[in-house]
Amino acid sequence: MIITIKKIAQLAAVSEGTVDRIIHNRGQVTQENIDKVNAIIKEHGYKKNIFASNLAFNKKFKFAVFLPKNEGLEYWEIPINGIERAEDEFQKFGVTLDYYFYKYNSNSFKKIASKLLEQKYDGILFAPIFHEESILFLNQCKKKNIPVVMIDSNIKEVDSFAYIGQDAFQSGYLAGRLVCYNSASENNVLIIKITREIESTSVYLQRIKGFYSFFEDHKEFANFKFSEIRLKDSGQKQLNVKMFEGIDTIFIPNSRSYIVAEFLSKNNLKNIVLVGYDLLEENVKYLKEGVINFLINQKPEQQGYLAVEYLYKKIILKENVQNTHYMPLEIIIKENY
Amino acid sequence: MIITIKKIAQLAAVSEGTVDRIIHNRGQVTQENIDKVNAIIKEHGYKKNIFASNLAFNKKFKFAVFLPKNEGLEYWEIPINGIERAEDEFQKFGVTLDYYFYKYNSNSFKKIASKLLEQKYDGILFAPIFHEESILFLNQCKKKNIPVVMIDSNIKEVDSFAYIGQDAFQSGYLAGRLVCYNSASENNVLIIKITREIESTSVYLQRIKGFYSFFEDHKEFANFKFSEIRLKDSGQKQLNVKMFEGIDTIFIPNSRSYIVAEFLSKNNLKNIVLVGYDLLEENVKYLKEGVINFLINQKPEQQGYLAVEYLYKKIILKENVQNTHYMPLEIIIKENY
DNA sequence: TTGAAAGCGCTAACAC
DNA sequence: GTGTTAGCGCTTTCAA
Repeated sequence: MIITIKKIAQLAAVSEGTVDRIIHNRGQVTQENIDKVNAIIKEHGYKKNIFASNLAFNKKFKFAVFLPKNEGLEYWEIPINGIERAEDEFQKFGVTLDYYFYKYNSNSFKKIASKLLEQKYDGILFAPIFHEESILFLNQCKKKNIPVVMIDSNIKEVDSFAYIGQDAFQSGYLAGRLVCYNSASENNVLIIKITREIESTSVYLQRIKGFYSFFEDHKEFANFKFSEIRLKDSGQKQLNVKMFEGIDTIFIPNSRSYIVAEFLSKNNLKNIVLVGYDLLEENVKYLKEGVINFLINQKPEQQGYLAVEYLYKKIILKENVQNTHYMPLEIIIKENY
Repeated sequence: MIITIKKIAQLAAVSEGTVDRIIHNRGQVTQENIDKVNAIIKEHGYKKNIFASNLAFNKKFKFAVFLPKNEGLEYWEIPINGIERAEDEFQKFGVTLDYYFYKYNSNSFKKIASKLLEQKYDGILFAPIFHEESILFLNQCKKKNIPVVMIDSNIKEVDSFAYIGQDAFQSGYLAGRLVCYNSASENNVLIIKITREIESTSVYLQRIKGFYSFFEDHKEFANFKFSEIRLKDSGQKQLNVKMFEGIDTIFIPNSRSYIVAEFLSKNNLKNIVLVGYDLLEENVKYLKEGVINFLINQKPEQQGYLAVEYLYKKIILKENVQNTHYMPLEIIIKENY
C-alpha cells in the first residue's frame, strides 16, 4: 500500500502542510520535524500521486518548438510528425506546443529566436543549425532557466542541456562498413556533398570523418580509393555522366541521395553501390528500385517524439531523465524497410 | 479553454450527475438531455481530465505477465527488462504486475495458466509457446473478457487479441539478402536448427520459409546451395568439423547462433558468413569478434515495454490502440551495435 | 513555524 | 430520471 501525505502527517503527528513543506523543501520547518517526516518517508517509501498532484497544481505547460522551416524540405517534416504525435499524446497531461520556424539563414534564426524568448515557456525543443547563433540562444535559455532539448545535432559548448539524436561520426563509420559489402577487387568511392552550408561543425562533415576513419581502422580494404565532389545546389544540372566513370561506390553523407539516384537511374548507370541517409520518400523509392543500396536511418520521427517526451518527463513528472540519447543507427535495405 | 463537466452541466441546465451519465452512457437519462449535452460537448470539444478522472477512480490495475521461465535462457530475460521498465514507469498510474512463469512443457503451462485464471486481472501479457494450449488459454480469457497482448509470437486463431512482435517470415527473407553480401562464386549455405521443439507453428520454421522464399524471388543467386541439419541439444558436442567442410554461409534461425560461433572460433574455422538472431550477450560477443556477421534483432526489450504500455493505454486511458504491431527488423553488425 | 481548509475535475453512491 | 455530495491526494492560501 502506498502511503499518502495525510498518513505521513498522522504518523509524524504534524499537519499535512508541514509534510508538504518538507517534501518540497520550502523551509520554515523545524529540523526535528524534518527528520521525523523524512524517517517515515524513508521507511514507507512515499511516492507522490501524480494525478492528485497535477490536478491540484492545475497548470498548463507550454513548450516551444524551434526548428528550421521545411520549405519543401521533407527532411524537417519528419521530426514534426513525431512532435505532433507526442503533442497529441501529452495534451491530456496539460502540454501545449507553440511552433517557431526559422528560415535557413542566420538573420531569420536570430529574429525568430528573440521572438520566442519574449514569451514565457516551460521548455524548448530546438534544432541547432547555425552554430554560433545557437550558442547565444542556448545561453539565453540558460539564463532564463528554461530546459532545452536538442534534436538532429548537438551543441556541446553549452552544457546542462539535453540532446536526442544521432552519433554522426559513428554513422559515417558504419557507412564505411556497408560500402565494403561491395567486394570488387578495385573500388573507387565517390563522396558527393550536396549542400549550401559552410558550417565546419556540420553533421555531414562528421559523417565523412567517420567514413574515412573506418578505412583507417581496416587496412585490409586498401583497394578502396576515394574522391570527393561538392554540389552547392540540389539540382541535377551539376551532375554529368563523366563524374561517374570508373566509380564503383557512392557515399552521400546527407539526406540528398535521391538526387544522385535519380541521375543514375535516368542515365542507366548500373552496378554502382549507393549509400545514403534518411528515409525520405524519394530515397525510399530508389531503395525499393535497387538504385540506392543502403540508407542509414536516424529515426527523426522518433527524435521528435522523444524530445517532447523528454520535456514532459522532466518538467511535468519531474523525473530524472538522461541528458544524452543517441538514436540507434538503423541499416535500411529493401528487405527491411 | 477546456470545458469541464461542471460547465457542461451549467450550460445544459442539468446536474453534473446527468452529464456524467451521458458521457459514460450509463443510461437512465432522457433523450432530450442526451442530445442537449452531446451538442454542447461537440461544440466545446470536451476532453476528460485524466488526472481528475484517475484520482477519483482511484483504482489499482492488475496485469498478469505470463511467460516461459528463463531457466538460464537469456532470451526470456530481455523482454522482462522492458516489462520491468514499463512497470516502473506506469506504477504511478496505478499499474501493478504479477508474474507467472511456466516451464518449457505443456503440463507446466496448463498448471500455471489455470492458477493465473483463478485470480482477477485487468489485462494479460502473454508469450504463447505451445500452440494448442495457448488457444485454449486465450479462449478462456476471451470468455472472461480480459484483454490480452501477446509478444514474441502470435496466435491468429483467436481474434480480438493484440500482438506485438516480429514478422517471422519477413525476417527470414531479410536474412536471405544478408547472406548474399557474401559474393563467392559458389556458395554453400548450411541452415542449423538448434531446438528441442517440435511445434509446426514455431517461429524458426517461418523464418526458414522466408529465407528460402528470398532465393525463389531472386534467381540471380542460383549459385547458392542449401543444406539443413538439426540439433536437439544446445551443446556443442553434436558439432564436428566435417559438418562445415565446403560451407561458406551459415544461417541459424533462432537465438542460438553463439553455439555455432563458439565452435567455429575454437576450431579456427574462418571465412564463413554467419547470420543469426537476437542480441544475446554471447551473440554480441561473437559479433564483435567478427565470427557472427549479422544479427537480426527483434527488439525483445521493446516488445515487453510496448506490451505493458499497450495494456495501460487500452485499459487505463481507454484509448484506441492498434492491435498488431510488428517490430522493425533491425540489422545489427559490429559497427552499429 | 504550523495547522486548517478550500478546491482542482471527476466518480460513484445515495436520496429523491 | 435526476440532483447532490463526499472524497480521491495534493497544492496553496490564510490565519494563528
